[in-house]
Amino acid sequence: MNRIAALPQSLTRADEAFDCLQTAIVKGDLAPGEKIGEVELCARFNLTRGPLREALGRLESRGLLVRRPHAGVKVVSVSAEELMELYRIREVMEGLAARQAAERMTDQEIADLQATLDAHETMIEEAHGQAYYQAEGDYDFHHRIATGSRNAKLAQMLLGDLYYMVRMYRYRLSTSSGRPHRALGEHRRIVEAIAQRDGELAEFLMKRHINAARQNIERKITEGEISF
Amino acid sequence: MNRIAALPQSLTRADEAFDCLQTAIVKGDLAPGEKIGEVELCARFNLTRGPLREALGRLESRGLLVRRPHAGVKVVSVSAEELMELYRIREVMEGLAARQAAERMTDQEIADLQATLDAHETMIEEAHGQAYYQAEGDYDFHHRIATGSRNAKLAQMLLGDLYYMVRMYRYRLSTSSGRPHRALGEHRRIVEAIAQRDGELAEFLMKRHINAARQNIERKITEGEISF
DNA sequence: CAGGTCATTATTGTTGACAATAACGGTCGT
DNA sequence: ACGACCGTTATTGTCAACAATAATGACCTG
Repeated sequence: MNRIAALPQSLTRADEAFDCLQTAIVKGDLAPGEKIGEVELCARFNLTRGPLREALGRLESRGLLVRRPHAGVKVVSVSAEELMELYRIREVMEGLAARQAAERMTDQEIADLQATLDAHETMIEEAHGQAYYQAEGDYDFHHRIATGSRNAKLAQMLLGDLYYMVRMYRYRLSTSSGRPHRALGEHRRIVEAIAQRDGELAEFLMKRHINAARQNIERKITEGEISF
Repeated sequence: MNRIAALPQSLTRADEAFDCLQTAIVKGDLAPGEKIGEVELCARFNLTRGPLREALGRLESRGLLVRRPHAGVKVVSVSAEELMELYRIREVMEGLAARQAAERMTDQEIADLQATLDAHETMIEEAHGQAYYQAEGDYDFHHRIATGSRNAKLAQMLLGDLYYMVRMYRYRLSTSSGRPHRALGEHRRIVEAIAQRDGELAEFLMKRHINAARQNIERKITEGEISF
């Protein structure tokens, strides 16, 4: 009986390398613009150049790395304007995700989503200004909406492409003081719309939510609270 | 004087392999679902397994290939429903592209765009039912809008991810008899809105245009004109 | 002294061979 | 005869050495 047993543990080295590199880039261990050599990376992650190169190719294809032939690779550095553009893309794509989620999520999934919001609320109260939990909670929320859309490609593009680039800046972009509570309220209203199976409303609210987040960051940039 | 001279010709073998594989998949030379061995691919494109594997990784990361460890790679096969989902993503993303294009394209670019529409019109008249030119012209049109949005990531996602998957089916999806003319008319109205710098209208028209294309395909599928 | 040219050198790109894993076919047992 | 188990085999994953290219520094020249 060869049960589907499946996939969990058949990690190839290239996959490991890909994950390691990706998290390293997102967490900022590899600074944007930093020129990094292949051999140095090999030593750092204890693997050979073969799998590493494969992972590098994947990262480049996803836009987290830029690679000029014979000149090495460097972590992509996205300007403030480009970050704003990312949020504009998120706005329309997550709006679509919210609409489809309202139409397709199971009742159980919606209940779970509401439960996570409760958890986020307690996390925010306990955190008291520490924005870290809010960032994680926010990620969790949007992650569930994306998968709940039942649109495989949409989820892949959001989770696999956009979020990683946004998260690169989440780690140094502490959300402003009052924003976590406001964001949580916006999340609740979106889930409410989903629970009522009101796709149009869910889309509208999600777009406004992300637009608000974008404007929040834009304001901080113009106020010089953030360095690019 | 080392002019920026630049990029055109520094193609690495992995890049070649990537392009070859991609076009082969899009043109249907590699049938969806077909299980293909690495060595066979090497012989087919005259290269070694190193660069090939690198290209394979990139293709997998873009969703054109699926690869199970130690089990080989196979071309992704997208169902009718998934194709519809792709069009829903296109709808919102290209809507955004059209809006930003209306705000950001130069007058010269708009003039060029109008000129290409004229060229498409003559092509359609000359083609007389041959849908091939329409498909190419349509691709050209959407390509220009995407780049005209001045949103690098948006253009990358549209041109690098979505279009290739859609084009996989363009080659066997001949557009219906009257559709080319209708599509051209829709294109003209979109460009008109862009020329008037009316972003909202351009977005609305583009979304409606893609929605119409989606419904057109959906109808053909339900009518059984198409095999999946 | 400044600018350019050339050789050096380090890094990347590529290749072929080696090892590990999973699929496949045959055999055995029930 | 059907099902499960096991050995074989082919394919994939990995590795280390080779070759080619571009960046770096010194040297020469105007």
